[in-house]
Amino acid sequence: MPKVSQEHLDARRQQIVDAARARFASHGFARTSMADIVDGSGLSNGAIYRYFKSKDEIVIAVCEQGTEALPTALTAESVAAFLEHVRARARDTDHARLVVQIYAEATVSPALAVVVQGQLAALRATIAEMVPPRRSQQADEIAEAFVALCSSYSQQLAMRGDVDSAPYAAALMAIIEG
Amino acid sequence: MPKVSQEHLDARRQQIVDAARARFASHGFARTSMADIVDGSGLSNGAIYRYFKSKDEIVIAVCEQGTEALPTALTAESVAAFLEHVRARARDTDHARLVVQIYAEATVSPALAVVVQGQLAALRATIAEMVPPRRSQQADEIAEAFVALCSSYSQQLAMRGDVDSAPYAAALMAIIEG
DNA sequence: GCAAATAAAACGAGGAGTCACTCTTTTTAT
DNA sequence: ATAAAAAGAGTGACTCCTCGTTTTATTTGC
Repeated sequence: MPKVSQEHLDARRQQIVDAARARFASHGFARTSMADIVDGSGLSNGAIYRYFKSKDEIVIAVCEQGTEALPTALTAESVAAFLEHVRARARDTDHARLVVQIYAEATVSPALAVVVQGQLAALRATIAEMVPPRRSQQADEIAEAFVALCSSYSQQLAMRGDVDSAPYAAALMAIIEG
Repeated sequence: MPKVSQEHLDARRQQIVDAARARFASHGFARTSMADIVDGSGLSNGAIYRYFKSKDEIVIAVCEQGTEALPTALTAESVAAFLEHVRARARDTDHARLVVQIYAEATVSPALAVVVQGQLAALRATIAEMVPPRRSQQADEIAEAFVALCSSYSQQLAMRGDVDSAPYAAALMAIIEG
C-alpha cells in the first residue's frame, strides 16, 4: 500500500492502543503477549512494530490516553454521581483493573512512573482549585487525600468486584468539609 | 540428607518466602524469575520445588505472611503514628511496592484474590470495632473508607517515593469524626 | 515497476518446571 | 553391634516452550 492519509495512520495506531488496553484490562499487563495485541487489533505483527517500537511503548501510550474522570464540583451530588461513574466504568470496561495494573507497573518502570505521577499531580491540581474558599488554606492537603481516596475506590472495585460507593461519598465530603 | 526436624523444614520454607518477598518488593512480581528466588534463597532450583508447587504458590505464601499494620486506636496521635510507621516501612523495606504488586496480581489471579479479600475484610472489621460509640451506626462505612485511604497512602508512597502523611492523617480523622 | 505497507516466518533469549542422581541419616536384618 | 538397605533432602543440568523482536517475502496502490 502506498502513502496514506494521516487520519488513517492515526486510526491504525488507535486500533492498536484500543486492543492493548482491552487486553491489559482483562488479563493484566504481564499476561498479555504481543500476539494477543496483534489478534485483538486485527493487524499484523509487522504492522504493530511500525507504530510502536516495543511493548513498553504501547503501555505508555495506553497510560497516556487513560484520562481519569473527576467530579465537576465538590458537592455531595456531584461527588456521588462521579463515584457511580467510576463504578459503572469498572463494571463495563474493567477500567479499574487496568488502573491497578498501570500503577503496579509504574512502581517498577521509571518511564511509566513519570507519566503516572504527572497525571496524578494534574488531578490534584484540578481538585485543589475546586476546594471551597472557606478551606482554601488546606486546598492542597484536601486534594491530596481526595484524589487518593478516589483512586482507592477504583482499586477496591478492581479487587473486590462491586463495592458500594456510599461510604466513599460520605468520606470524600467529610474530607472536604473538614 | 535424611529426615530432618520440622523446624528445619519451616526455616527452609521461610528462606524461600523471604527471598521471594524481597525480590518482589524491589523488582515486581513479573520481573522476578525463579532463578532470582533460587539465588536469593541460597537453595537450589530443585529444592524450591520441593517446598512450593509453583511460582504462584510462592506469591500466595508471601501474601499470607504479609500482615498489614493498623493503628492501635482511632485518635489523632495514634493514627499519625501509624501513618509514619507505614511511611517508614515503605522507605526501609519497599513494603508499599510489594503491596501494589500483590494487589495488581490479585485482580488477575483468583486464588490470590481470595487471600487479599479476606485480609482486607479482617482489617475493616478491626477498624469498625474501634469506631467511637457516637458513630457506631456508621461503623462499617467508616471502616470501609478508612482502610481504603490507608491502603491508598501506601499506594501513593509506592508510586511517588515519599509523600507527607499529614494530609492523610487529617483526612482519616475527618472520616472518623464525620 | 516502484515505493510503501503488510504479513509471515525465523530467531535468540529467557523462563518455568522436571528428572535422574548424590549424599546423608535412619531403619532393618542378621 | 554392624552392615546392608531404604528413604528423604538437596542438586543442577536439561527440556520444552513462550515471548519480544527482526528479517524476509509478498502485496498493494500509484
